[in-house]
Amino acid sequence: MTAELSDMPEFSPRQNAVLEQALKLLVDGGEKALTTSGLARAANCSKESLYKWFGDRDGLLAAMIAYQASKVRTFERSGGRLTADLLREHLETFGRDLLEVLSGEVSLALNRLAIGQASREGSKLGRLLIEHGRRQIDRRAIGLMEAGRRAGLLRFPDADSAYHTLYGLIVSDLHVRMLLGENGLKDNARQAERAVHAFLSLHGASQNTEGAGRAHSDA
Amino acid sequence: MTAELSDMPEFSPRQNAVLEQALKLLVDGGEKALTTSGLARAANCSKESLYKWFGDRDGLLAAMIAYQASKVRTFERSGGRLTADLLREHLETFGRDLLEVLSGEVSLALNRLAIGQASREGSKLGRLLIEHGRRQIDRRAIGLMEAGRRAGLLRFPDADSAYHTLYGLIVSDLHVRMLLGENGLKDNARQAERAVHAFLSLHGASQNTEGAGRAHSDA
DNA sequence: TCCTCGTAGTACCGTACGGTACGGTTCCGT
DNA sequence: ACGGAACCGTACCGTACGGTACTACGAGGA
Repeated sequence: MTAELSDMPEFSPRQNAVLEQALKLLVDGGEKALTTSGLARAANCSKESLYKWFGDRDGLLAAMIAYQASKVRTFERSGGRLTADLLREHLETFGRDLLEVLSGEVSLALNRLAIGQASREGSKLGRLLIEHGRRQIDRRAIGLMEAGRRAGLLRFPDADSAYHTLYGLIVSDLHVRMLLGENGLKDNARQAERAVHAFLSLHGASQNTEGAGRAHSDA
Repeated sequence: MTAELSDMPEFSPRQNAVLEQALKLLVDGGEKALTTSGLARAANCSKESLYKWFGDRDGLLAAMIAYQASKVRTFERSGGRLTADLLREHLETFGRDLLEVLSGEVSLALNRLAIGQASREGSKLGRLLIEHGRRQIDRRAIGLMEAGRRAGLLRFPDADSAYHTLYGLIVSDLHVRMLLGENGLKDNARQAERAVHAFLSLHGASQNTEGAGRAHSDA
């Protein structure tokens, strides 16, 4: 685990403060507002220091992604025994957290930034964002999947595929819509409940809770 | 129906050719490659004509979206009687078409463009893209939903919600990943089959095909 | 005290873009 | 044949950005 963390270069406190300002500028005004001059002015540093620390503008953007990823820490599943209700609760918590993260302003701004850069061939920002930003939450979900299967609560042939099913049920096209500027949901928890209900109808081991065709009966 | 089409300004053949070139430039080199000078050079027109026709650069981008939307035409469901197999086939065809559209280069480029502009407050591109690009395919899917319900083949309390469920099952996080630069699926048809299978397990009226908890058994 | 290192602040350069202006040309109606 | 509208090609302007160079200044060490 420490080996994984060592491959991302850590920055000095001063540099972290500068990166924090950079994220703030990006969130407030979009990519166009994030200029080297503007960042130097806002962070009370010199452009020369920026180029010394981060190489060039792309290096700065990559550093911002790495820095933001280093801030997001997700909790591992507690090691206790897993019941059906506990699994459902963990899944719903995961769904709420996922929606919360995806609708966060910093996340949206960084995704917009990476997507805007994605057309360029040599851009590694998209890859970086997927690797750093998603790996944590993906591992947490897949861990949950396999724990559920080991406990006899879930049935699926492929944990990865099952996770993508859960992801789609939770997020649907919401992420893209928010990236395009639409507002998020009013109630993330409700969406998470619906998604987990459907997911358990598909992959839950016990169908005795409700009929499979009666999903969303509470709507 | 004609009233809906009349609100989008149609362009002359010459202007359509220019917009086609603009899309080509955008797909090839991203937003940065789409400059007024470059477009004028590539399309053998003058910058003055561009500004006369489209007002300013944002008008050009909006015109590109409208033009592309005018090219995409989706088929309505044929009026014949709906059986379970026919519904499944229509749903799978919809899924394949949806994946095909979303993974298209022009679609990805326009989405990247609109997302890049989405941070600016006054940008209507995201709204435009959702309205023009999605309305057609959304209507087709929701029509399919309600036809299925009328035929007693589907059960759901809310067609819109059911459609979003189907959408999530089909697309999952694929759209965002492709926007970030990842490659699409190898087999869209297989993904559509899986998604429709799961969707019918959730909302299909006849659960006798297979047990609800045994989805994806063929994987 | 003096030297060195790191950094802030600023001035500067080359480039590229959006947008405008203008001369020359083609095409159409009369 | 004439006149005007539309349009192409190009030159031009103001601006703003990425990146570099240079000076000033404060901290720490010999």
